[in-house]
Amino acid sequence: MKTLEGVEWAVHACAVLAGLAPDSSLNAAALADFHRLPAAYMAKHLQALVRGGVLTASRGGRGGYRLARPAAEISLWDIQAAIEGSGPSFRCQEIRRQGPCAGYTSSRVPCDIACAFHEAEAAYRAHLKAVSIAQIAERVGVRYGPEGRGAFADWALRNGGTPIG
Amino acid sequence: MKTLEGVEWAVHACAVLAGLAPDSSLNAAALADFHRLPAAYMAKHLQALVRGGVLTASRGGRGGYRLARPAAEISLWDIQAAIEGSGPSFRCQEIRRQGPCAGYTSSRVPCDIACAFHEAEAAYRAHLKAVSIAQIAERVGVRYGPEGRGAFADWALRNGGTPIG
DNA sequence: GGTATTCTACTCGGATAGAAGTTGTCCGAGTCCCGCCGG
DNA sequence: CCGGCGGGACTCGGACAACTTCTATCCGAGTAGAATACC
Repeated sequence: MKTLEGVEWAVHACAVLAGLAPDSSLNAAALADFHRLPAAYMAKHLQALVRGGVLTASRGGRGGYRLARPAAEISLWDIQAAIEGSGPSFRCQEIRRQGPCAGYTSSRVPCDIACAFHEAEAAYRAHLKAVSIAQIAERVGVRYGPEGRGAFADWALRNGGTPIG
Repeated sequence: MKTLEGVEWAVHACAVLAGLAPDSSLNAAALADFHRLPAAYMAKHLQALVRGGVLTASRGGRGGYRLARPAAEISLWDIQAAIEGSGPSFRCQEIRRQGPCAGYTSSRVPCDIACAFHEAEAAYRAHLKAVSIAQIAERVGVRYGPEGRGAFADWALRNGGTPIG
């Protein structure tokens, strides 16, 4: 039960992309450099986001990544699911069907323990689905303040992206 | 974001112990055999439960494990925390404080992304805390039916435990 | 017969290998842009 | 002057190691209980 470090990187990267104009894009090297992260590994996570339908990639000169949908329609769960997979965290091994009482457990009725954990996971996912990357980008931008926002805009322009506002 | 397999084993073991009288105990070998699990590895998880305050162990002849508290006061979260640790799943690396906009992020204000994930985790924990091992044992016992419950009682007696009822 | 003692068998506990997954890195496949050439 | 073409540089994409963590196992430390010897 440990959230992969790559999820954090991916959310930060998406938050940066949410601060750019819809037709603007940034490459993996720029997204990694913004937080001083290893470019090659960041690229790996960005590929996973493309596979998960969160980002779209364009190759060639002045290519890069951009959000596949409006930032308001991308939730934190979408990002985590793209990196870690959307399957359940608790995978029932059905060990109840082994041992002296195995014959008395109906295979049609789901395991009570697995059900309890799956409900808890559903609550977890519901919370993440309620938070969009647009909200995150908004809050981070507010925290930056006017000067920080200007610095972000400068950096984006230097790296081929067109910031919003 | 993957729940360790040991958590499932530990919950099943606690459910078995919840079906025994308060002054009764079972050793690691018996608890492992009930679900046909490797005894040595099951013992390791039981030790973790002792360290987490969920079980108490007694050594020597006719020793074994028993619940440290009434089953109604032991939640699924207590068990998971004993096995996987009670720390947060999402560990913020504070990468926001690196890069060109690092100076504009106040170190006193917590990271918005980490906050969102921590809230989701709190919802997850809340659901697990609401389910006690007594409820789980009750449901499993109901699923067994009268005959299965009798088989369980026989098995427990053969292994030195005194079943409830 | 009662009691202290020793002995044995049984239990947990931590230290020790093996496997899996995550983290980190590299080079090749594909694409767009710019300059060049010809009409 | 305009359109087609080729070269080059840049980008993503998947294949390849190193490390941490989980899974699995073993043997030693410690204890309760029974059998025994003694009073």
